[in-house]
Amino acid sequence: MMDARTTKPPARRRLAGERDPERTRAAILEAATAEFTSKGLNGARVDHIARRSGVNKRMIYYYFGDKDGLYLAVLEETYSAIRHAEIGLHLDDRDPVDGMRELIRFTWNYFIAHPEFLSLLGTENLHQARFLKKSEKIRDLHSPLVGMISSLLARGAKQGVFRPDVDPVQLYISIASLGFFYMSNKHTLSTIFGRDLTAPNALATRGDHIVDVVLSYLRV
Amino acid sequence: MMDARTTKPPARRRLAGERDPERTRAAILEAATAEFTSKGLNGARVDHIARRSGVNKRMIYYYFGDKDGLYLAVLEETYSAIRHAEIGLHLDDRDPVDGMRELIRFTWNYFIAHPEFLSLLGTENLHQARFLKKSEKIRDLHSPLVGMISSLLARGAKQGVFRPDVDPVQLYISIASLGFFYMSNKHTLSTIFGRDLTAPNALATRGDHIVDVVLSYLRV
Amino acid sequence: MMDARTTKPPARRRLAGERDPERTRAAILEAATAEFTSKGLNGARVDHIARRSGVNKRMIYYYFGDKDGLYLAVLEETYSAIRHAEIGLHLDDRDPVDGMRELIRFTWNYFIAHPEFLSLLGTENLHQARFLKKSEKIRDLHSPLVGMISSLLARGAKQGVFRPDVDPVQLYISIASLGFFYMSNKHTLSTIFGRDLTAPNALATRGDHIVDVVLSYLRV
Amino acid sequence: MMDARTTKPPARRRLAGERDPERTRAAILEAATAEFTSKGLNGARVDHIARRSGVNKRMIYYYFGDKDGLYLAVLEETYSAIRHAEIGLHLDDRDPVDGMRELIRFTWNYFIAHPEFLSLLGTENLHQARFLKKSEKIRDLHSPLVGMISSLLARGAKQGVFRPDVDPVQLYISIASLGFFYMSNKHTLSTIFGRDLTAPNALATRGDHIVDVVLSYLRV
DNA sequence: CATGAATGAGATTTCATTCAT
DNA sequence: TATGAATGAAATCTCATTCAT
Repeated sequence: MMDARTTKPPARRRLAGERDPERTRAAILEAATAEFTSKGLNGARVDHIARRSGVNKRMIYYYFGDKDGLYLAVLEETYSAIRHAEIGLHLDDRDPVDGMRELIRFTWNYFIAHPEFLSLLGTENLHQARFLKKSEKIRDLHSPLVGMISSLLARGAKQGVFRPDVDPVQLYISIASLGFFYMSNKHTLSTIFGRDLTAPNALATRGDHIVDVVLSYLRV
Repeated sequence: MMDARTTKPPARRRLAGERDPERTRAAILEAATAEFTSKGLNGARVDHIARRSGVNKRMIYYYFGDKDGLYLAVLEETYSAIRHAEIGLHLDDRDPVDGMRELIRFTWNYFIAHPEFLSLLGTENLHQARFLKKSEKIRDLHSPLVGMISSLLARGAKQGVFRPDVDPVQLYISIASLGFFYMSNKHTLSTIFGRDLTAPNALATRGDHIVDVVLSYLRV
Repeated sequence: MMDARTTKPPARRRLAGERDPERTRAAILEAATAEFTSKGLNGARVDHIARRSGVNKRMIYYYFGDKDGLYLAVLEETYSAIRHAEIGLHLDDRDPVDGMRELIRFTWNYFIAHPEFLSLLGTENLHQARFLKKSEKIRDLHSPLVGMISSLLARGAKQGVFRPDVDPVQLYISIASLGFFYMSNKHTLSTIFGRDLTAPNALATRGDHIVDVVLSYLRV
Repeated sequence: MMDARTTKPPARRRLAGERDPERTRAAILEAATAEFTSKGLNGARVDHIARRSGVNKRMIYYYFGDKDGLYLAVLEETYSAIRHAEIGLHLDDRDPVDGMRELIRFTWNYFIAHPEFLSLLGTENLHQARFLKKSEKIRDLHSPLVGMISSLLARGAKQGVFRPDVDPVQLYISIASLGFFYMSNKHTLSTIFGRDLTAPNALATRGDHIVDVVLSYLRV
């Protein structure tokens, strides 16, 4: 006779506090990501994170040591997420121009969908990349985009559609720049220009513009 | 009868604490700018600012009301400074391409020379432009660059050297983007790429690249 | 039929966690003794003791009730150990002077070999002997040294080698004092005198001195 | 005309909180000495110290940095006090035996009157003299007693009343030992011997005994 | 205007102990 | 017996702000 206890229950939903360490850890991390994103490192409150995650505050220290440790874990997870998403891009068999367009759009869309990445990057730079430097985990996560860009540039140059001698790192930075600044500074820019830069069609327009700028630069 | 107090003494150097209101105020603002730049709003310490400025802490409250008031004053002064610098640019009688090049280089050089502007912009966006929105003073300070860009674009289009139908706001944002992201994220970028992006020739290379990107986009 | 469980397996080495109550208890006590010795009652951490002993924290509560109960057990074991060692001394048929010398050296050597006893004594006095007073077990463990001293004093006085009318309790306290203070305060004394008082020959010199002081006092 | 405000008011009693920094500092130090004496470093509570001293808790951090800093200040003051008391002893023109008796009684009486010194010494040794080693102030405060003992020993030896070749440091330690152990361990000793060792005549008896032991050792 | 001590609210962190399995 | 996650109370420390002079 089958006993229900012998097989693991199929992903039953549990509440935090119900002795599911993975879930507890994940709940903390999720709440912490939101808190650090919206308040920065110094503005974030451990108490808020505990409340938001529905977890006993003590658990934060149990799993992450201290506030800095929690911030580092958030940073690592956030970096890890973008790196994994980047790895999903396969541009090897694409036409260089199409591939580059795809890469630019991917970056832009990622920034739109992941404000936490932008905010944490800002926070990290305010702190002079103190945590990034400390994290072996992140330093090992090199972005594959630079390699993809190099490859596209080489193929495009060979086909005569891209100018030769483009520095892939400069280009990578420029592609990121054009989206980052817009999204990261959306509040000040929207205020100063008196219009909502995050309206759907404003985002679409900006995306087209970025592609246009980058491809104009690359084209021979 | 002449009273010594009625005429201002001729620029004698005074120490803080010597009852020179203007000097005290300026000392506070200078120290506060440095503190908010390096620590953000939440990380900044009123005590540090007092110590750094050599001024009694109470004076900060006397002159600026509270910490937020001080931050707002710093923000206003910083915005005011860049707007004044921008006004110094005279491109009306310049060749459109040269004028554009000048404008791009001005922006890039300003970012290099004024990290406090970049940092405060980041801080302000973290706080959803709360202070910027509150400040009539800043909202009145529209950047003249958008107007200059419009004018250059119009003249360039007329001369057939620039493509028509370029949105000056998009372009303004892009010009700023390409410098802002690089300087603002110099710590994380330098860490990840394993090289010092702020070395003099790295900065020069980046400046050339930015000019190249923008002018490539504009050229017909 | 023989059941494996009825006879104890012949001293096979087990790991903690393998359901050997005696071993678990002993491991906890050993780790706790080290912890209380080096940190005192308030400085000791239940978590450290669990980790040091390789035993689950819950077991500490299972076996000893609470932290205080564990401390009491450590205190009792430590007192028990010195009492048992003292009982091993047989001075009845010794020449009084030799016997006294033996007793003094025994005490001194015990203090050298058992810093946990000295430290716990200090801790216990900081707490006004609260635990000692609570422990019937310890109060029943009278030191046999006082009796031995009495006997030696009586025989020595009779033989005319010791002064009469020496209070054995005062003498016992003095013998302990001369060693206790030196070993117990070795860190401050070594620091202040700028030399290592626990070097082997320093210890030997101190031992000779203590014997000399006590016997000088006793001799007629 | 004399204005009352021009002359400093003659030592009017003020309550803590009345803006008398010296008094505030002293009140904290006094309460902290009592707290650390009765509870040790780890058992002491900053909150208790604040309450006992009638001072806002924040002031403790204002004046002493942190709990460790406060403990260090207490330790320094306590050491400073005994050193100053020792300096008050003038034995140069005394008969060696009388001088030695005086020195022994001084030490004994100091220990009776200053339980805080004994307790802090115990606490400090539990912490391996960590704070003592850190304090330049204390390390510079060498006890003058060793010098006084040397001098008395030399004169006594010359006069033929003391044995020659006595190590003044060993003797100093022994004099301290005989009183320290008794007072420091009064709770355990009283419990074990079932009598109050701190009754006035018990103290007097112990004092006589200590003098007897030390002088017996010294006499030729 | 200027000073430095004082304050209270709240932040992070610690710790003995208990719970669910 | 044994485990490791969870808890709540309380500890240390921080910080913007105000008070008395």
